[in-house]
Amino acid sequence: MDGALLPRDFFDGPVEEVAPALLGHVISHRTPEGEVAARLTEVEAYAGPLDPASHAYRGRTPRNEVMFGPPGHVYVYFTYGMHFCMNLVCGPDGTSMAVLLRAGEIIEGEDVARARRPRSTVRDLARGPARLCQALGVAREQNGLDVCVPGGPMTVRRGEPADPALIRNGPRTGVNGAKEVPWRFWIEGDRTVSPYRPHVPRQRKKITAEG
DNA sequence: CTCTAGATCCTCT
DNA sequence: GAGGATCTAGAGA
Repeated sequence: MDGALLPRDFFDGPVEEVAPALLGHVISHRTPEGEVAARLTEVEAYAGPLDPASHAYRGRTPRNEVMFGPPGHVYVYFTYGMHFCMNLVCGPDGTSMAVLLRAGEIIEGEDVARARRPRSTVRDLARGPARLCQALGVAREQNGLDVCVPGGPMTVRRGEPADPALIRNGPRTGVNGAKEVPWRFWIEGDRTVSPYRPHVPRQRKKITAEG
């Protein structure tokens, strides 16, 4: 049924199956400023302790705590000193799988999203994981929210499903471990899918050889 | 479109 | 201390 919330069972499975199944569905977040909703067009799967690219690879820490809990909750993390990214926790309680939400199309609350990202074109409002969080108003305070609560501030509802023939997969963006694992999923031809960028280690300062 | 570089601070080793 | 599941501006094609 279109518009119904995705049940918790939806998230309680292998990430590499849940991730592509999320494409086309709609995440929405309500704040005092208003409600913003995005149709998901790009996601990535992270498999927990066996996955070198996962934040859970080295076990449980204060930061990744939520990933080890029950499915259907949001794992938000802070990165690069200024950005937030959001995941949906998958798999049974006690495991640490998650799907990174990488991009979407704003289908509701565009005015609110534009106010949050005034320099962005409409196409770029949620084109990238940190942009998506900014457009939805997601930050540290949203870490741990349950998206399976009807009437709650953050929900995932059934949208117009992505055409299975248009779903593509390939290597994950910007990760340093397990580069070959093709667990990035997107809707081919959708203009809101982010451009692929390989991982580039950044150097802190200019290396001065002599003075 | 491509490429380059800077911003900025939290987290884990 | 090192580096990161990124974004933006600016320059050039």
